[in-house]
Amino acid sequence: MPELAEVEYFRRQWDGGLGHCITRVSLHGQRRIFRGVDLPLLVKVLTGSKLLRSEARGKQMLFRYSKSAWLGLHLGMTGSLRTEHASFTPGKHDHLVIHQALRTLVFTDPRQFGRVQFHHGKSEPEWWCSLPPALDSADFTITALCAFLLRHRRLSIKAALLLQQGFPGIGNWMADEILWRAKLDPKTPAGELNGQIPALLWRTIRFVSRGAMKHVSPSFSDPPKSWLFNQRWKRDGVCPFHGTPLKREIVGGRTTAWCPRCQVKHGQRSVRARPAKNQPVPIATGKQR
DNA sequence: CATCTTGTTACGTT
DNA sequence: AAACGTAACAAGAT
Repeated sequence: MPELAEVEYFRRQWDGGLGHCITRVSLHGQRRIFRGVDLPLLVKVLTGSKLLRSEARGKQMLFRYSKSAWLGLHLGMTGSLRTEHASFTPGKHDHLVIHQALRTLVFTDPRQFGRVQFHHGKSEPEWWCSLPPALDSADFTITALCAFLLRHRRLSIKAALLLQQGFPGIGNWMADEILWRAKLDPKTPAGELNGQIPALLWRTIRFVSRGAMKHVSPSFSDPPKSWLFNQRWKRDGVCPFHGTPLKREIVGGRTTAWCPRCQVKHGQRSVRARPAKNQPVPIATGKQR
């Protein structure tokens, strides 16, 4: 489920526990969620420590505790965070359960593609420091985008957008939303995007990222009706602009939905008929916030 | 019963 | 040496 904005939503679900001590930690330690974790150390240090703050970067989350404890969480495909009452009893897939006096913080993940990491040290764990620049940061530049596209020039742009090293937080629905708004065929090799296209792609990434954070993060609401998001899961989904049935195909290893009329390869763009005069054109301008 | 899934990663190939 | 394509991971929904 979770991409950029959903991860941010789930991070906030533990906010009620900020400033409060952990009285007990219960976990399903043999699950793959905990691969590589020093469990005895996690339990020993976390118990009695206080949750101080948390942050999300792309799909990664980091929770800072007193006693030099750091908890890294990744939600995988089906992970989620929530808060339960103090007397909550963990269920089958509640792999990490952090008890406080007034509430219980729960990490659930049925498929266990997610991950828990634990770090005991004065400063942030190394893996956190070496994460790529956030999409809304000053370091995510058109130049950096071009360099990344060049490095992966033989990959389809759809597959490239899913690489977290270049686009932290983008997942399957965001990638499709971006390509639809930028009018790019998902199968276009990344290396064929040139001229004004990288700048357009950059603006669209910013627009979709900010839009997702604005619409989804506060309450897990869906984006506006005008977004491809609302069509792409439907069997008979259509382009929000002119109702053309969407195409569905595996691209870059993932199910991809796109509008065959709007989204064409760069080289074919000039040959295609233009949209009717009164049709709105969904180009992100980057001026929105 | 078969097929699908909003994510990564190990592994073999190019 | 990098980049690339694919199977695998696990469980629930349709």
